[in-house]
Amino acid sequence: MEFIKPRIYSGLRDRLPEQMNYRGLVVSKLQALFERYGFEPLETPAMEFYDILTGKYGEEAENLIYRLDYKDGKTLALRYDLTVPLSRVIAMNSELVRPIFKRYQIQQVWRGERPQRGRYREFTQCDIDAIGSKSMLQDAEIIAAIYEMMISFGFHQFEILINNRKILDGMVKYAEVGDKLKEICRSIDKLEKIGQEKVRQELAKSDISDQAIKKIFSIVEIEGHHEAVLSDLEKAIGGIAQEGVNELREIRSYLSELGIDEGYYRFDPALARGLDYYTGPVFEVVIKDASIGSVVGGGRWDTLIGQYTGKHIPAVGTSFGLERLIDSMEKLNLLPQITTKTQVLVVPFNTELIPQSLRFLAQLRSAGVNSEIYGEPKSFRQTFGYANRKGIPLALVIAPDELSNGQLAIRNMRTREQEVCSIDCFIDNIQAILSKI
RNA sequence: GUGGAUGUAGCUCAGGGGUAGAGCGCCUGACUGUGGAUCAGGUGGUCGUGGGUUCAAAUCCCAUCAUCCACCCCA
Repeated sequence: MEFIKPRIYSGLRDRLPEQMNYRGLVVSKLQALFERYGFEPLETPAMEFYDILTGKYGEEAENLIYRLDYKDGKTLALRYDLTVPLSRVIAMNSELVRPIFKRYQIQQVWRGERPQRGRYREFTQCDIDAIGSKSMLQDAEIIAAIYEMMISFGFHQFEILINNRKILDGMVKYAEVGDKLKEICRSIDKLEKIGQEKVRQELAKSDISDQAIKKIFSIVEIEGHHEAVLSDLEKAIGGIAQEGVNELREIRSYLSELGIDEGYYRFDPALARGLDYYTGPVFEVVIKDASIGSVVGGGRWDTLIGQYTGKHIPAVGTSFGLERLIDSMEKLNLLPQITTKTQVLVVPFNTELIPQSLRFLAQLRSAGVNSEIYGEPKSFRQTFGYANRKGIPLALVIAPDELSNGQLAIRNMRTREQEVCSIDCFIDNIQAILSKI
């Protein structure tokens, strides 16, 4: 018999039970948070028509789209993100926007990149977006949700970086290199990573004059407290980027009303973001010491929906990278210990006592206590070892001596304390102990 | 897509042309009425896959796949 070697495409992975447990935990927490903010669920198909996705992300990103040519002559593609499919949904169902539509979506996306840790060819995005409002209130709410999510997962060493495409546009106009926006963004985005000298070299390589580089740096290197950054920006390029600065200022005031700790966000004029469809505020979360790239990214995308219908519908949203979130939590030891759902292990002292043990087991289960039986009693070492490894908190020992007195032994696996109680009330006893654990 | 490193037991890794190794885990016993310790014994591997060189390949060569790292980009 000829075997086919079991294998899996590079960058894809199976999600085994342990992993699924963590994912389930994180996803349900995210879902609850999204719903607390008024977002409603949506799913879209994994495949879209190829031309629905093209012309939205930018040339480089577009090269990473998995394209599928099917025999019926249709050209399809695996979705690259959840934002573009959403914009297609809105273009087809504009009645959803009355006057705003807030949706969340947790689904896989595919990108043909070379995989690394925290970078997969299939990964899960958890998106929230608010459609139909150009108010900065929506942007602030998105940032607030990001903040709350990071805190509630136990992250402390993180920063939400915020900038505005309108400020970048202004900067480019100011430096008088209007046609080089993308090259400039790509270089300055790396400022923190590779340092200013290398960024200078890169810019020079892109045929940007020394004078222009100087101007760019005078903007990009602005730093300090929130209001100081904004007023410095205003002084430098207020004339051409006033709107961008005003928007950030408005966001800041909303964030403070929403009670967001201002130590966790920062206005960073060097933040660029790669995707073409952003038009206004952009944001990104970087976890310090996790070295895993950005975990959350987003921004305002006011013109995307209009590309399908010509109807201008503004929108803003963000995307959480589920795998990166979990990888970072694992690295920083923030994942909760996932223990078994079993509450009681029924332990027959010997095989003769199995029938009787089964009756106790059935009683436990009908009382709503999650219970299992260790079926082949050999040694207590083995039996208790099993309970211990699995994290089962209680053992109900059915043994001859106690039984002859009409009693059962309940052992607390953590404290190693064991008590006997009468058969009539062992369920009450167990439930009492469980409620205290 | 470009460059580099790695692939040996369930896990972490050593070995470097001539019988496949350690630690941890797991199983068993000391301990037939009580688990995380200790001690003793045991289980476990086509050395990623395919081909080549050789009397002989886990070892050398080529290819391939996978993982990691940097670039690129991003979640």
